Amino acid sequence: MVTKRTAGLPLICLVCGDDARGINFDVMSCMSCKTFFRRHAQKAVIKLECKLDHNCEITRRTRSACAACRLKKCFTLGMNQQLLRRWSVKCSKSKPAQVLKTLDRNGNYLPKPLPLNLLRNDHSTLTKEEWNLLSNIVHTYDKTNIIPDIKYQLEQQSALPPKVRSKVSTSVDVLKYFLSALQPFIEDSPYFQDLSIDLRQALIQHNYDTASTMNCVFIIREMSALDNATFLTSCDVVYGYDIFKYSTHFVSRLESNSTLIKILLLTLAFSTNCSIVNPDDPKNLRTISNTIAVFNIQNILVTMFWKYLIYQYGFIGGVRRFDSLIKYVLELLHSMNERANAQHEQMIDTIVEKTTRSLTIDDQKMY
Amino acid sequence: MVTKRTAGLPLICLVCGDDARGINFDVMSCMSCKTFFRRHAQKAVIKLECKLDHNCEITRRTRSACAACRLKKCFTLGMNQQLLRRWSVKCSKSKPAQVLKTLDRNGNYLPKPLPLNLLRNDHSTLTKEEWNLLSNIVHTYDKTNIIPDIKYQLEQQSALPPKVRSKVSTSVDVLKYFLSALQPFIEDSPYFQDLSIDLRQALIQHNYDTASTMNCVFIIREMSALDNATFLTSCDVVYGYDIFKYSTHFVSRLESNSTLIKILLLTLAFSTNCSIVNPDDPKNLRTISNTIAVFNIQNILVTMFWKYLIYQYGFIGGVRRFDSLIKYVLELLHSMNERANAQHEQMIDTIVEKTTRSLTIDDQKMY
DNA sequence: TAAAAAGGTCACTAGGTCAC
DNA sequence: GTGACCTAGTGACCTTTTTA
Ligand SMILES: [Zn+2]
Ligand SMILES: [Zn+2]
Ligand SMILES: [Zn+2]
Ligand SMILES: [Zn+2]
Repeated sequence: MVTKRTAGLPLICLVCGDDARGINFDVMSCMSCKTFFRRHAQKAVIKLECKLDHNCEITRRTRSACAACRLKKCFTLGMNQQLLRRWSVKCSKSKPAQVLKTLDRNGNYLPKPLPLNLLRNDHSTLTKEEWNLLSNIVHTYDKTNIIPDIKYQLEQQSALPPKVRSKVSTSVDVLKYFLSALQPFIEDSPYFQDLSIDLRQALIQHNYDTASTMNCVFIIREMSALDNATFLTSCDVVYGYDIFKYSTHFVSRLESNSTLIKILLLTLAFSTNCSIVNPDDPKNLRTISNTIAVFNIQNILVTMFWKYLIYQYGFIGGVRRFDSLIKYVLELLHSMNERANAQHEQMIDTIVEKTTRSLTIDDQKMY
Repeated sequence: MVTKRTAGLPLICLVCGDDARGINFDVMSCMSCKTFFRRHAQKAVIKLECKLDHNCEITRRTRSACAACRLKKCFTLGMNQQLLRRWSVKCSKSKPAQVLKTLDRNGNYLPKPLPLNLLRNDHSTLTKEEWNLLSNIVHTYDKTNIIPDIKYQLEQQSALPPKVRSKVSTSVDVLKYFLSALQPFIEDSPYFQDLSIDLRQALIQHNYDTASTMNCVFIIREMSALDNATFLTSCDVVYGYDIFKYSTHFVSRLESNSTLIKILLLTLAFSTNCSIVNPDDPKNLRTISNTIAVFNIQNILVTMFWKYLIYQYGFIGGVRRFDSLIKYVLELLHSMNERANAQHEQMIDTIVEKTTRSLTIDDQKMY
């Protein structure tokens, strides 16, 4: 017997607090928020600009006042765009005009936390600080999100005649671009800058491979990269002919709630033991493990993660999701280990080294 | 089958009598009154000052003569500011400059009734006296309204460093201020001063808790107090951690028409049986019940209340509103009883005692 | 095949505009 | 500042598709 998805969930819209009749686009929500999401999810945030500070409260009364913040809350709570029937259509024909970057690169929100008043009409156990943290993580990810860039570049390349293509950008460059995507997210994330330079470097060296690989799976899903010939070719060149099978396997099983993935990625980045692929320099491992600061951050992240899961899916549902997420990461780690690949390691090493160096430079600038 | 909001309502603007095309801001109104309200509702009455006696008649012809009285009539008829999309915006950033008090404290209207010529272009069954009564009640409430004061004070406190805050004003003080808000309204209200000193004291003792609690819910909604950290902290301290959930529940379900609430509050204050929370002194109960004066006042208020409801919402709509209002009060009473709280009782007792004493003193002064 | 969750429709109404 | 007119967003209700 399979429990219903709605079992144990209160019939209250997580977005605005109005009465809900069921789950829409993966989130318990009312009819109006359902319709709202359907209408605006595709239009890209570019059209919707908040006239205030991007933290309007969303309640039954105020929900129609700021479409930008409402849509943002929908996404943050895990509403899943891919459940729109039009999604597959529009996605394969992505238009450069759909670029979200213009908004996102107005980096004027960060580094200060962006609360996005999630606390209202609240029946969860998340504290205000935890909501802020969640909102901040999601915002940092989106701000540093390179999908629009990648899409644009891939399309530019596809437009070129095949022979010229490979010259413009090698396969390695394409993949390196994917693999570097996580770096600015980690660097701009809450807590990361508070750590000592040594710790930051150690965390990057220790966790970047795993976290970044997972991030690649996420990016591939979000932009339907497996539909793109240029991308597939690059993968074939670097990872071998059967990479498509593996990729499809992991992409299709990836957690659907993007917010959960973003939190998980950061949690992996602050982890002490998420890598079995690269034998680490034992010195670094010790550095991390012995540091109470990292331990505290892990605690904060995981606590928030759990509360969010239970808020969103109820206890049983939350436990299930957590369980399958952990299994997923372990399977990914296993697969990375099995398919260990020199070119991949090389790319990761380059990125890690570059990041480490830039951290050092940043650190020196401060004095 | 749900009846339309407009069903059974004549297409006549309740404000000026012009042709109406539908409901705007919760009130059947014409285009011009709709636009007028949108333009002026936010500007606060402070800017609009009547050059006459604050009782200009508002008709199709005269509506543009006195903006102050027109706006006042809009509000009195139940036009709902919260339906302005900008409302949530301005509300979250309340400015002390927005104080309405300056006008309201020009106590030169009262104690005489302020008619605000509501009788014109009238298709209702309310008599002239009933319109006067309604207008007078609303005016008395607004005159004694402490929201601007509270807002200002809470903002002052939030600006202070946390440690100083608690010294300036304890949680109990904040809440006591909320709970005392109703007292001047009742005392200045029509009919109250006409009663004997014993009756007045008995009514306060008997009904203050219920009426004042409901008034608090109203105030909380009107000033979005649940967004205010200082206020929330005070509530937590006195009422326990889960008060937020309860408050949200009651605030979100509260009748949206402020005028109805004001009438209801006064009706509760003149009630003989609105309390199940505090076991009352049987002597007082007897005093009230046996007095024909209170019974008459109840009758007058309830009759006016009903006629207003039917005028505003039609028969079916009026019955529904009345029904849900009664259910609301009963649920509030039930909840107050369930969550009986020593500190709350203490505060109410203090206020009631103080009021009773001041009534005695006022009474003695008169001789 | 029934429930769940997607899309579609249309009356309603808030906001903007421009002549006055 | 006012008000006739227009536009576009909203959400209650309905239909179609998917899923178990
Ligand atoms: Zn909603
Ligand atoms: Zn906003
Ligand atoms: Zn009118
Ligand atoms: Zn006037």
